[in-house]
Amino acid sequence: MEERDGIGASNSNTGTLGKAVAVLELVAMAERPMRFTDVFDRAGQPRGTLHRQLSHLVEEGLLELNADHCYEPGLRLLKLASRTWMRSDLRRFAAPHLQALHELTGETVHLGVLKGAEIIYLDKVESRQAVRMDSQIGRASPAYCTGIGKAALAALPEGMLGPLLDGVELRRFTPQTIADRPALEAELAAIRSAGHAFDREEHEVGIRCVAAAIVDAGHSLVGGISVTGPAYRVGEDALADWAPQVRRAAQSVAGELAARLGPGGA
Amino acid sequence: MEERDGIGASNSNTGTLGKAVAVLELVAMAERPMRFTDVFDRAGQPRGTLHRQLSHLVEEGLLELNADHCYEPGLRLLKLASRTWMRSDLRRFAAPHLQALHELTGETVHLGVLKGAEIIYLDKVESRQAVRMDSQIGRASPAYCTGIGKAALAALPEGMLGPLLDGVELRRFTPQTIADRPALEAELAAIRSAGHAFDREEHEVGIRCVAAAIVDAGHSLVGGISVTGPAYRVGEDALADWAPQVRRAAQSVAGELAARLGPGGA
DNA sequence: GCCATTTGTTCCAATATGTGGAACATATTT
DNA sequence: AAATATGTTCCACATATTGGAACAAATGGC
Repeated sequence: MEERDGIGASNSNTGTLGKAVAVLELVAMAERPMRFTDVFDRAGQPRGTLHRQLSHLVEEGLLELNADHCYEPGLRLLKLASRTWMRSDLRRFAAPHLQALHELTGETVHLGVLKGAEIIYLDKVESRQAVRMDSQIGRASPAYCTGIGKAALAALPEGMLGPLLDGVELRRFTPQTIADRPALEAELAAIRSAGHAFDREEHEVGIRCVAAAIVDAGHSLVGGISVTGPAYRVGEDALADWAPQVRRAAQSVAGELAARLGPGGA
Repeated sequence: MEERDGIGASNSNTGTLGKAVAVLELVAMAERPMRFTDVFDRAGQPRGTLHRQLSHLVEEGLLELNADHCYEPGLRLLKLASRTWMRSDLRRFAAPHLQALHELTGETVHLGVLKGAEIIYLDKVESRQAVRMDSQIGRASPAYCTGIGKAALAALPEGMLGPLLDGVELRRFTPQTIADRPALEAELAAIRSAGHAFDREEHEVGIRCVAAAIVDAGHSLVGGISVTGPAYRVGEDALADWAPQVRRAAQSVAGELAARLGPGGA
């Protein structure tokens, strides 16, 4: 078996499906619409092959080919994802707790889960903004520099944490970002003993949060809840005040999840 | 080439990818979590094959296999879909108009697009509810019994409408549902001449709406905007009053889309 | 408006990949 | 403990994917 350029080099045990979704992701995650050649340049795959893959993705509705020959993510993804979202037990159990935290603090409350080394946001409660699906939902952010992310990482068993971090480049987003490994590990240890994590403008300047992890029995699902606010309004002392409540909310959700899985499932 | 039972019988020209996403859809669209055998019963595919397909889908993060051996839609779908949503030109152009319609009417405003014979909801502006991603976004509803759906169908050229409707079973959701073909065609003709469509509790009892179609130049994208309200609060006369504004909003969006595609693209 | 060049699509032999039946594990029930 | 249902692995065979190259269509320069 040979190594390949471009996508699909790492995970080549999902066969043709893996290659196809690698192409899908390449197009969907791009900042701007891509024409055939743009994809070709990055996919590292022969023209004929790539062309067929794209055609199939389009025919399946996972991509769309618009009038100016640009591939864009397709509507079918939305349809599929809406089911993911609606059926998420974690989201359903957490919703009332998120709402309660929002009413307590008046600030934005997030629910996220750890997926690899990223946090994927599952839900959000917010006051100010008009009522609309927030671009945050479904969004992926690095775990090591977000509140929920750090709380989740700290909740991982040692054996999983190390390898996970090995694969991550600790990029600096702000002056506060913890961008070296020893410092991050110290931070995670502190979080472990405190039971909650702070984000001190580490991902975005002007944004602070306090978060606590939600862990299920077998560490098969690790996520968290956070209360987020603008630095000018939310001091670190305020975050510290909310920490116990956030922790309690996270624990409640974890408890409900456990109760659900215990008697009901395995 | 032989016909097969179960999924994949109709569209068998997307190769292995098509079969894989058929399995994905089967699992994602199911009402409840499915165990291996549940999928097996409906997929009409040999055990070995199905097992590998599911494994690959899980490994790619499109499905997840939880502790009690149930397959569920995976988080990666959310991540991919959030890009679909964020990057949708239609959504971006329409957003301010939706907001304006909401402020005018005080009722819920929807944006949807026609995908096959279904309307997929792309956005929603609503007052009452807490600010959260609404389960409606990404959701698919039959076109023939929703406001946006009928408006969109009426905007299709004859040549596309007929075949599309041929493939649809006109199921009755409420006593008001237009469940036979001639009546539906008469309704579409009426919508065509009026320029807007009403949903008179045809999909859900107690829910009414008025909608207008957004059509782009080559009919490559057809969708619509609607104002929806509970029947007890929103009479048909109120809907009729709003119709011109809804029509105007839809036309504005269509205009902006055309302006965007014209100079910029082809 | 014509030629050169880029961009996109189709074709086909070689072969890697998926297929599907059946045997093998593993859980669950009687 | 035996029987049944459920989930997983194996391997000869068929087929879908591969990828190079030829072809067509669109763009751009002159």
